[in-house]
Amino acid sequence: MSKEITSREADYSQWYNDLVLKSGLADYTPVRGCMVIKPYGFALWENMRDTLDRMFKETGHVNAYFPLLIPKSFLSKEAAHVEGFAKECAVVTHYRLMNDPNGGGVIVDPEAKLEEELIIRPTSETIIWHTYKDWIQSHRDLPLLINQWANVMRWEMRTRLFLRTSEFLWQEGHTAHATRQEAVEETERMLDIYAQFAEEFMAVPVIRGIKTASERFAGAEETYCIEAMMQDGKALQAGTSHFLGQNFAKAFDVKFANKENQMEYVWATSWGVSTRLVGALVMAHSDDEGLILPPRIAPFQVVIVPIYKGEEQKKLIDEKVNAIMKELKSYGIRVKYDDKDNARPGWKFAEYELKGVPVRMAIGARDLEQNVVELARRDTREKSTVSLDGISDHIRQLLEDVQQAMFDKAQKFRDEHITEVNSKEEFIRLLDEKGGFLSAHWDGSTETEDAIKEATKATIRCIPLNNKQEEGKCVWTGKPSSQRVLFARAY
RNA sequence: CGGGAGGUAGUUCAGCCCGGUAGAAUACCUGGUUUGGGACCAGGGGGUCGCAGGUUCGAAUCCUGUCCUCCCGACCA
Repeated sequence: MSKEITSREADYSQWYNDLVLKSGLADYTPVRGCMVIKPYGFALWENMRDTLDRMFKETGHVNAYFPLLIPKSFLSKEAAHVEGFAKECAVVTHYRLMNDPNGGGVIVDPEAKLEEELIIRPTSETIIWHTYKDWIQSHRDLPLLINQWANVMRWEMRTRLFLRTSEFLWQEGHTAHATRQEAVEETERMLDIYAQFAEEFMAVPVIRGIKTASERFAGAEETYCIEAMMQDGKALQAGTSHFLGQNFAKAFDVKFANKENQMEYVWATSWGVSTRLVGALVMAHSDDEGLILPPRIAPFQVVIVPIYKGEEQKKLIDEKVNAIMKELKSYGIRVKYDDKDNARPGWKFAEYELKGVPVRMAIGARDLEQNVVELARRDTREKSTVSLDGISDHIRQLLEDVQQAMFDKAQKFRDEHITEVNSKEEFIRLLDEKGGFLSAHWDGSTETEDAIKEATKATIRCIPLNNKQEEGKCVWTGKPSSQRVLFARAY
């Protein structure tokens, strides 16, 4: 069949590409690094987006929208920020096309050159802080808790569907606070929300931590992150939350009058997750048969496949299925009845396994006689025959079991792939043999971090929050260290 | 952005070396038989061979350029 998927063992990268393309999540386009997110992939993203959006609103945030295009001059206002993004910005230089006088289609009209070039946003700190200057005068205007759902563009050299695309969808929260402490609290609060979302909805366990200076967001004082572990033992940053200090307030001159009527610069945070989460989800759970989606964000939680001979049987099954569907929907369960006649049951089974639907229900004439259905769960591929009495409660419980089992399995894998190492030799050996996170002492210097990266391609993923303090010696240089940090090769 | 590989029907691919009427499987359409793990029979439609130049009487095939994809590297979240 054309829907063969490369096995993980044969070629992990190709397995991932096959999965994304053949399960209908996304497709390539004529533009390098840009993808079409297909309806099934978008439905998945919508469920993630809607859940996060609700969590943001529950914590007092509101949505707004800032423009796609940013005046070039804005980018140069915060030194570290420019440095971080300058190399990957797309620039708008003209505003008009014209017919080529020499024939051959349209060309850029040389007369239509912009006086000030515009940047397609790689992130929106600059345009937002420019705007905040006008919105903030007094401590009474704070905190300002705004989020936006948007697309951004970063001119990536090497792209991969969902994991690293030039254009991607994300949310970026940008908040302003009266005190350092409040801003730090906000940064940590949003990191917790990301972690909670990843674990409770995506069933992906994550480690909360702080980035080292070299991995920090350009313009941040501190970058917090959640790090996840993929099935090939590579780490993936799933979300970041930045404490921006007063860097942007100073760059864009955003001050407020405090209660003593003294002018102070405001304190800032920004935080984001992107469509990269879809890639994380795929790589964390799926198998060689296809996607495995966690029930809480799967576009369909249950698919029902009828098995019948002749119209009479079909009619009886339809009646029963309609009653089941009505009840399932009243429980808030997303259910699809696939009764199209151009594919046989076996084909449908394979198709919905490829698409990762958590629970499949097969129902035939034989089942009707016995008042049962066959349920198959995608994560373990176990089948069971279940009475139709109380079927909705049974399915509701099954979906919760699947959600929990997926998390437990991923967590077990992750925990088994955190290894304490104490010597350079062990570090190098385990990185190749086992992969995963290596928990090792580090002397705290960027030079050592760079040297390790140069030699092994592993980077410091994070310094875990609430990290145990213990005396030790740097795994690379032998210099004194007060705590272990997590190293890994990463996406 | 450097090195390598690839792009031919919706999809997977053959044809290219050695230029001469564009093929297979599968998918799709019609009709029929089927339906508990990717059904079968009969008939049918579908491709400016990624794009642009060049060589030639003639280019999917040879040459040049360019775009997209994959792998490796550099860069990057």
